[in-house]
Amino acid sequence: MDAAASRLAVPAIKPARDIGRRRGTGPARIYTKIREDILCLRLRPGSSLDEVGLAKRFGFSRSPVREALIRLAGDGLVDILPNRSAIVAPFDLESLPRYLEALDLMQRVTTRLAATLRSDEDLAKIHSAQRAFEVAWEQCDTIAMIEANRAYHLAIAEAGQNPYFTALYGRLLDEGMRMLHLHFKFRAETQEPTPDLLTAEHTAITKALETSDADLAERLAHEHAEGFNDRFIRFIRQNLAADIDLATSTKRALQEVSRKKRRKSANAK
Amino acid sequence: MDAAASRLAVPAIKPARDIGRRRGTGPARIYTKIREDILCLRLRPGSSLDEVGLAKRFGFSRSPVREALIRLAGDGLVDILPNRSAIVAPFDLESLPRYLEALDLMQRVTTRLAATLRSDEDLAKIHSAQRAFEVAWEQCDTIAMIEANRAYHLAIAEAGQNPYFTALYGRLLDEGMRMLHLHFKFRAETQEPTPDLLTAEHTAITKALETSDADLAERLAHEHAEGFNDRFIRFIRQNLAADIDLATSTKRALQEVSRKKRRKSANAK
DNA sequence: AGTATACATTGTGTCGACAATCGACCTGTG
DNA sequence: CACAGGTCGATTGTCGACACAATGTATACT
Repeated sequence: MDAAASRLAVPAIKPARDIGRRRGTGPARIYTKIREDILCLRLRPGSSLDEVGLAKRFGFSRSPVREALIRLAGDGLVDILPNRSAIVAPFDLESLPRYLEALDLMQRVTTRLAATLRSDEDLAKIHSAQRAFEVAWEQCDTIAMIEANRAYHLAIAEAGQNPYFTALYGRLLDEGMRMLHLHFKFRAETQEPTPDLLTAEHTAITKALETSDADLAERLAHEHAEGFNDRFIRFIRQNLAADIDLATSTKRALQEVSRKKRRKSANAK
Repeated sequence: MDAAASRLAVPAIKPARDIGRRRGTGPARIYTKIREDILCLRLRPGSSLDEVGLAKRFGFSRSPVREALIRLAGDGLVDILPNRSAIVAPFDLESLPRYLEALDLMQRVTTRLAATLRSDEDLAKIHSAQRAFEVAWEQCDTIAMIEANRAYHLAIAEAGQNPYFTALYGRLLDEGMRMLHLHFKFRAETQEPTPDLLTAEHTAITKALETSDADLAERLAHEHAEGFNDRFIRFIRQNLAADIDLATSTKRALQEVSRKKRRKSANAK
């Protein structure tokens, strides 16, 4: 069933085998495509990634597909089960608090660095990314919003100039894209309007970057992360009953979230 | 030669059918071995990693070797040049400040988390790792010291329970192992005694973890990182003129690859 | 009826071979 | 003598095929 669905989802792009394909581009294209499918939840967590099926679908042999899967496994987006099918990495709600913890810190540090190190060129990129987000928001195009959000924050991280932080932050943003897709999927069903809080927060962060106010930028980034945190936690709570898969390991995750909050506020004092 | 040796080394757990090599273990062993060689500088930064050569050396086909190389590239330890040899990732002195920045932050956060979350079991592991480091120091076994240092800090990070932080910190520690090997190689030549500062700092950190003093642990971790920072910067200063290879960037690495090739073909003739 | 064994199916792990590609070398020309 | 172009060799990128492991199924036995 999964295989059928994925085949339907992808409309058999190019039957062209002969020309137009340069030599090294196969694995990269396969990697990119599968990655997109995973991040947009077109490939659902836990679904199996059959090497021969993917090979047929992309018109390649198994070798390039295998390479792409190994790279995706390195990114944490795919779990390779020995002697069995690879699967899309499942959400682990147990580790959700750890995720939010990491996202918060990385967002703070990358934004802070960007505030002090950003060039005017960086600023231009950040601005255009922010505008793209606003356009997507006005058009209520949630998918574009999610991608624009990722691009916006990644542009900030790159302005921060630290490749180690940018790499981890990028991975976290990827993971966040999957969560947001999950989020908005349910939200679309309830016809709830999307709040414009995000746009306002983005504007504030951008302004702090413009004025090179590192402390302010970091604080805003922190609040932004906490906003994502709260929204997602509330979303999980609301859908606890609706989705059994989510409920299995959520209780403990929620407990730890609140425990962490207490710790934080204790530190603040 | 290597193949024969490995066959002899494996004491036939399953003498059932084939040689004592189980099915999925090839890439993992190759990956581990090459990784060790890179971290210990037995494979020098910039040196070329020939697939067929490695395949012969490990007694495998190119496929497992290729898989190992892709994984190593994902770890940032290998650069795969399209249509050309893969090379051991060169040191980029330009990004050294970024590295130290990242190491400092990750060391602080992992140690802080460990101070609050560590279990008694974690503490036992940390203790034994620290003892291993002290033994290595008493025996002046720098190689063991470097590995023990990595194990010690990684044990702390794992006690911190955040896999995202642990993953990045692990990568940074890997990179640090290469630097330390470089460091001690020169130090050994000058017969300089190794200071016992590191041992003292480790002791202090461990004590802070025992008493769950998060603030103290973080501060000590920060000072520890700064110590590494200062020592390495001083070392670089001293040896900037002595070793040109330190300045290698990818361009120079490529030159070295071709130089090696010439040597090879010369040897063949 | 329940359990254990044998079998078939599916998909991966590994291999050897072929072709494309890039750098190195050689040659001819200004 | 320097430089441009062509050729050669070496190494990777890709492929199809085969063997092995694991899962699911049918069958026989207690």
